[in-house]
Amino acid sequence: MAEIPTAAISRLVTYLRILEQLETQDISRTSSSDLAERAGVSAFQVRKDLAYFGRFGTRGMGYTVPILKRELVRVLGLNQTWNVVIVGVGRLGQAIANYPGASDYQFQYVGLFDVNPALVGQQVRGLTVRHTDELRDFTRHNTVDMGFLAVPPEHAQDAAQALADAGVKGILNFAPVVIQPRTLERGGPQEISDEWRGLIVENIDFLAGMKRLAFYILNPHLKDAPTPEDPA
Amino acid sequence: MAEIPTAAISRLVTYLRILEQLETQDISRTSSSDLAERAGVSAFQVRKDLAYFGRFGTRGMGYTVPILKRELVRVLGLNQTWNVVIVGVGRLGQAIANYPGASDYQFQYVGLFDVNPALVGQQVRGLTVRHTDELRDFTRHNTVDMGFLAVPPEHAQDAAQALADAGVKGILNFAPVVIQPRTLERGGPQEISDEWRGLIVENIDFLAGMKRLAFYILNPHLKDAPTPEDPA
DNA sequence: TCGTGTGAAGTACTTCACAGCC
DNA sequence: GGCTGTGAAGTACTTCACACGA
Repeated sequence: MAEIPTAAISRLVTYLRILEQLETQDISRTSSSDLAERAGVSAFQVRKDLAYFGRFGTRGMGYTVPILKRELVRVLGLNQTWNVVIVGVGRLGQAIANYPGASDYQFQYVGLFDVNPALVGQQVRGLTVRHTDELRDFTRHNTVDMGFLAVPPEHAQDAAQALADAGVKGILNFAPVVIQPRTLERGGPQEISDEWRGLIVENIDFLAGMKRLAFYILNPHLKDAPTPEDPA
Repeated sequence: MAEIPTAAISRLVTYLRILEQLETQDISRTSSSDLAERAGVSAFQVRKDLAYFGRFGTRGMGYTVPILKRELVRVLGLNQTWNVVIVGVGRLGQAIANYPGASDYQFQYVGLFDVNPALVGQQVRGLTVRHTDELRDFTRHNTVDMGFLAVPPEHAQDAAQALADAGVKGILNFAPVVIQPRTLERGGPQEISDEWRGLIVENIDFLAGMKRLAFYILNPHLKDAPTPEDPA
């Protein structure tokens, strides 16, 4: 189904980050093997990943940092504004809201929501925290592209439904829960509810990360090589 | 190289979480198709993932929740204590330290480290924050299995090196940086430095997650199906 | 009969080798 | 000469179909 591997997209994000770093160091040229080393993958992989989206280099020369950076920004859709709401403004939600780097690519936090009365009305990062019940109404008057979900696990599904109802196009879910699209079962096979159609969910689960880490510490041979070889 | 897919391990963690949830609901039996639906994967996948590690079910009956849970806990290495230090005790580090659920499986935070003088000496979650320079000495007197890295990106590589020098077996890296093992190049091909040999690095990168989300919102057809079908 | 466990088939991803162009 | 771009080969993962045991 996926003509471009999901893993390739993750790597593209890494290449972009490396290019930004090179730019701050006033390095204007790079190559697939240089990028490969910095990203911890093979040079073949770098060239193949880039080839999914175009031809950005010059044979015999390599890549020009600002050009490749510009192209990756375009490919990833980071040359446009993304309006974001955060649902759940506890410690994690606030850490996310204040984490530097989000605004580098026009990710703008436009609304913060929580059910905790102690938080509603407070100022966080220049925004007033609103009650989650106001989310739907808020999106009628404001453009919202994506929602970050940082509520406790037991409220994650309901909060995700609220975001879907509010019409966001994507959810970045930090809760250790599998978000389920609502299904309608009128007789026939299960059909996904309208508000979920085409909605993208991406998960960031650090509890899962620590459990994977535990597993791989005990079974290091099962971990794919950390830094694959470059070609001869 | 990997005889067990990395993705399978992530799914096992998800199955385990589902089993815990079933247990709290006093549901004592399940099946590959039930788990599949809750995890958002196919029932084939569930059976194959479990088969990598053993035969935990009963033909014609399915799985017994507490038994399968116990087996997954054992497989993932969660029936032992894991002593964790956190390097970087800013907003993100504190959110991690206080996130509920880590202690469910004997993950114990034994030390917190930062370079910020305003934080050193403070109490966070019952622990006194120490200066990162003390990390090496700390591990001489205390068992430390893994380190969580929540420092700003520009300090991530150095902090990772400090964790490696301190002898941790794994690093959970929250910084948007590719951690590089130190290499010695005495004449021959690059060789990985001793302290990095066998050290596992797992990344949790939420900035990357938001960029991937942006990409998939613009290119939804490239996202692998959210909830694959069950078998007939 | 039902649902697991598993070799075999199919698909997706990665690695390779080299043609092509600077 | 050097490094990119890319079809082809190889490998890894997923899906399938059915044998097996309760």
